[in-house]
Amino acid sequence: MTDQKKEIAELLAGKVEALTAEEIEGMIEIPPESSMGDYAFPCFRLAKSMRRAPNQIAQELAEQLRGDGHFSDVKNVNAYLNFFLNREQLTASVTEEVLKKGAAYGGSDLGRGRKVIIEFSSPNIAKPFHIGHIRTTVIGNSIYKIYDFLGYDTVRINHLGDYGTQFGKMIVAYRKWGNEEDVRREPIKTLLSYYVKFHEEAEKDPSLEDEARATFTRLENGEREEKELWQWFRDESLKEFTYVYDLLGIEFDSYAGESFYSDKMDRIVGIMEEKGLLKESEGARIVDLEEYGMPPALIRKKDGSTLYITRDIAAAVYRKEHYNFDKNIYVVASQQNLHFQQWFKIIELMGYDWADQCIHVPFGMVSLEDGTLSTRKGKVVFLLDVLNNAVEKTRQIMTEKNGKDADIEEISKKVGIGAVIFQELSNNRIKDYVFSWDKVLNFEGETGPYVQYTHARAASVLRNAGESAEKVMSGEASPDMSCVTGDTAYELIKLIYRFPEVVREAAEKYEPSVITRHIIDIAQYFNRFYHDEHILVENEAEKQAKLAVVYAAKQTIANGLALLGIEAPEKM
RNA sequence: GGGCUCAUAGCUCAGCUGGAUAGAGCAACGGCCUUCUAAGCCGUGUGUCCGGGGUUCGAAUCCCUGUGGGCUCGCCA
Repeated sequence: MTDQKKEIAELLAGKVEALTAEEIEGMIEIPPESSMGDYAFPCFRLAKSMRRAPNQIAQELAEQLRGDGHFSDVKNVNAYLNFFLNREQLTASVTEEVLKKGAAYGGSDLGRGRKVIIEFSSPNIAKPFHIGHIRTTVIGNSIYKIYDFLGYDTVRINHLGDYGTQFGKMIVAYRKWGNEEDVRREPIKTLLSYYVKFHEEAEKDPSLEDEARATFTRLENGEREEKELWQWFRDESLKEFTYVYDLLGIEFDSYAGESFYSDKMDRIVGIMEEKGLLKESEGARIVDLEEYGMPPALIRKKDGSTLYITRDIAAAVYRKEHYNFDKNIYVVASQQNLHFQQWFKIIELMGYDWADQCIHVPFGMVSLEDGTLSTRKGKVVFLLDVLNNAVEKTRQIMTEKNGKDADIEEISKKVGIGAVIFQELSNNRIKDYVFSWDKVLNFEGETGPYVQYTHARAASVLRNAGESAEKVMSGEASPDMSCVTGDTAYELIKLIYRFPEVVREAAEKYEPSVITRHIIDIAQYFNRFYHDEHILVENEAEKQAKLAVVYAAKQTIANGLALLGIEAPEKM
């Protein structure tokens, strides 16, 4: 499939001396109305070097390019040079390309031989998985899918929050008020209740905090009793997390969490000492970052134990040595912007030239209608409840519409969970939002179910077409694409054509919503096409040509959904 | 107070590496199921693009400044 933008740029570069083909390519845009053309080039910037009015330049270029056979037409509107592609050719090459590549359409080997680490999800052990965790989990998974699709060698890391003072608190609470049976029966809920109780009691008796810190230090020193308790909490929690990940269809390559680095910290602190980065302050060891406009970073507490930032630095060094990454991505809330800026700077100061390969991908906050989420206060919405409700709602809708269907369970799961994921990935990740049941359970308009429904609809047409569709999909028939003439079909084809570019943009920006938006557009144009034109017509040639378009749309939607981590059901 | 970040239609948001009349969805109202899935399609309208300067042939987009919200600023993660 030829790159139309590049082709236009190269042709223009031959006529225009002031700009290179690459510069021109960057300036090519899509006209606001498709009736104005498929691509446009504004000529304002040529006015100076060519010493003529931009309108005149556009007119001259249009005349020169019109006759050379590359385009069905080239026109100028004032200073804009508008290109009309050969519709039949583009339609044929797009449908052919999708047919040839199938589930791989939109992907590439752009990243071959390059390693990308994506750290995401990273829940805290012994705390429930709530809607506050969904963002990193789902955004991270999608970024993984996108990079994988572009041929990168990927490593998914779940940097479990399985260490730190909170475990000191948990252990103290368990010893004081805990009960083994309760924990076995309902691990996370029970452990959470201990955690909440700890904070209530600590308000009355602040010495509990010191006790918790001391207990964590014993854990960090490898004391047997503490370690056994910790291991038990961790195992039980992980079982519950795995259940949620299975529902979401998410896997990890590594669960090396914070505890994994507990024996790797001394070396890191040693390097910092050697480089003279550390200094004493109020009994703690810190890195002074004042000259970089940042507050100091605490590396070691006055009691000698380490902090979050120390572990992140140790983890990054380990990952560089162990994986030799080209990119090390962290999908972590924007609340932690400063934290990442600080430690990226510290590894640079430590002399690691790969500091700029570490990338923080931040996202905005989720809050509830009545304020912020708080695990300690028990103010949470559990992700599991959200998923279950969405699946249940789908089941209801399906029962109303289709009566009993053998696949109802499976499809409700795909659609309900897909709805939640899609919702999460439909806006720019940096935006804060307020969780709303109405919104996640809305299945109309720009939603996951809408896109999945469109996919199922296309699948249904292909099924109904029987042999004609099989011939098209197997490549046995090579449809005459001049039979597809409508404007809507052509708009749809152009969107499908642009899909690979959209995938690359999503990767560059670490922004899955770019894909979400694009497949909504594809679904909208498909539905218009479906409505405006009868597909399964008598005329076999026209039918096959239209089926090729249907197939291309269906496959592209499926590929887009897959990149979001959402399944595309054949029936709904 | 310092830093980061967000502000576009009644609501939720796209557009932001400058380009042609600023777009969707939801909500409201009206129309379309004897024909390929109505979770759909079509129509009706709303904008001081937060305010003020500046750069430019051209600014929602870039720069400066102000306002309002969110996050964050040493012993949590």
